[in-house]
Amino acid sequence: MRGFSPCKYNNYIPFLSSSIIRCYSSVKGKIGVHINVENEVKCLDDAVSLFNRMVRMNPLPSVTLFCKLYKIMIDMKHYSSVVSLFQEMRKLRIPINDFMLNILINSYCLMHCVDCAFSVLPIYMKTGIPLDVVTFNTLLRGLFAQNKIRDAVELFKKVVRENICEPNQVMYATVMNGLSKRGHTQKTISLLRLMEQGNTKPNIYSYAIVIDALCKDGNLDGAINLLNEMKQKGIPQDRFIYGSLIDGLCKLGQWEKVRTFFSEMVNLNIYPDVYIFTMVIDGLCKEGKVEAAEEVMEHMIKKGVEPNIITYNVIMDGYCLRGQLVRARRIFDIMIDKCIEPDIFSYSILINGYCKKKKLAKAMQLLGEISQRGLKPSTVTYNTILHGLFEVGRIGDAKRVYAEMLYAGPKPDICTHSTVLDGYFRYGLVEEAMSLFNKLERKRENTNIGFYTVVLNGLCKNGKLDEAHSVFEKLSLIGLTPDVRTYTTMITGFCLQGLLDEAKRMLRKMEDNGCPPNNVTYRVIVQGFLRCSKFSEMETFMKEMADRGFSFDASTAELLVNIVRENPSVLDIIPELHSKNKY
DNA sequence: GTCCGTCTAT
Repeated sequence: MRGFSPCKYNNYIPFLSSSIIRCYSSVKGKIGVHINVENEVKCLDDAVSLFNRMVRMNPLPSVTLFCKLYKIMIDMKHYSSVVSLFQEMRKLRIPINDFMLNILINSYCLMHCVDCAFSVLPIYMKTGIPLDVVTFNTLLRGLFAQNKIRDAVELFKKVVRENICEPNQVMYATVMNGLSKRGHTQKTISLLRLMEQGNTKPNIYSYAIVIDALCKDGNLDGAINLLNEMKQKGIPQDRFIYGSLIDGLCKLGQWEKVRTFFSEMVNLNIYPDVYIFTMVIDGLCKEGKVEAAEEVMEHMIKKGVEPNIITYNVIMDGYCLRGQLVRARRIFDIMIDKCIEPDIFSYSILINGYCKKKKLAKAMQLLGEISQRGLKPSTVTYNTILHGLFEVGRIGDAKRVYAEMLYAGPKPDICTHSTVLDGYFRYGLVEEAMSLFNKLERKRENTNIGFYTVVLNGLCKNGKLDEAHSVFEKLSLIGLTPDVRTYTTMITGFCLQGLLDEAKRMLRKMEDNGCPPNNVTYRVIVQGFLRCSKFSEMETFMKEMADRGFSFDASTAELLVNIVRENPSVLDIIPELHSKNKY
């Protein structure tokens, strides 16, 4: 099952000839067995025992009934059990059909094993069952789920180009959704336009996907234009479309427009559901308007829409953001009173709240409670608590929690690694940091520029400028582009060592590389020149800074005032400061 | 009986 490279997926495609599709012979299940699968199967054990009963029946139940059983198992997320039962069926030589193979492929895809899914294709060939559009849609979704975007797009193009099957609206939607969820909004829009020209016209799903992508990008104008386009074409709207729009508007704080679309929706007899209310509540919470959010919650209850776990989590997070942990905790308890079991999000949100208030004892206590509730801490839970522990300097606890995570917890992600490295560096544990860093590099762990910026910052702050410099030089080799933070980190490092020429060179370099310095960069460089009493050069940067509309923060201003006290000659440049920077 | 779209945490 292993070792299917992208080109090997293509090895299966020659099988996909029309002859195979034509020589399909239908495998009809036998009629006469009445089993209400939905009522009988409540858990995995039920499913397996029903299966065992079914295979012993004479005559055998229909293939449809087996399919129903598998579908219910998939809904319960027992994907690997579907695979086992399927294999059992094959051993018993029980007939299968196209639906069942598609279900099998879907199980593998949902297990994030798209290679195994492709390895089902030979069964189609052997049995003469045709591959259909659903097969490809499922495979495409599986590829996207494992971030194999190029393979997915290649497969899609091949299917279309070689007329392997007629792409339907679901296929377009699958590809569009896969692309849009990974940031390719433009390509998603192109596909919508492509659909308009072809036989498969865009439907409500096509528009929903593009509108959502635009809303997530903050391009509400674009989204609203598409909404109008739908109206012109007579494609009806639904709560998904309005959900995306309202969420986008809430996130931009455009409350007037939220109201407009809310009434527009209701006028179309589309009634807001728990999703839409929760999005509004979340938007209000993120703006600090938790009281208003609670009012919306009361309103939805009056309208007969019950808040769900996410609604409560969002309000808890709202109180946490304002530092009102007692209130957040009260929501948590209310939720339990209402028999809504807290999930791992609830815990992560509360733990984050306590960490922000530096109440690590409370946070640690909650971490302990998670398993008592039969839940498992997520990567985010660990990242949050690790960050909190390092923040208050509880290094020993941080190390213990990290070890626990490595031993029994979820897989650390790039954020975990960055947090731990940053913590080690911050407390001078350079050797431990570097050994972890080297280990991660050896394992070719997923990294990004933020991760490397943490390492560069750590090295600079610990006086290892040479090492930082060589890591920095390496970035382009591993295909990472420094961002404004990366450059600023390096500039800070140079300034700390008094290497002002190097700092200047880096400032020019970032500009040349199309990454203009920001407020922070200028503050750092001006402070660097200030500390070395290089006032005339400092003036150059201050001018540049003011021209770009940046200003000082309090600490730079304070530093400047102290310097002026000692060197009255600096006063010559103060008018510049007064006119442009308010200090 | 199989495949597509809206909400929460670092």
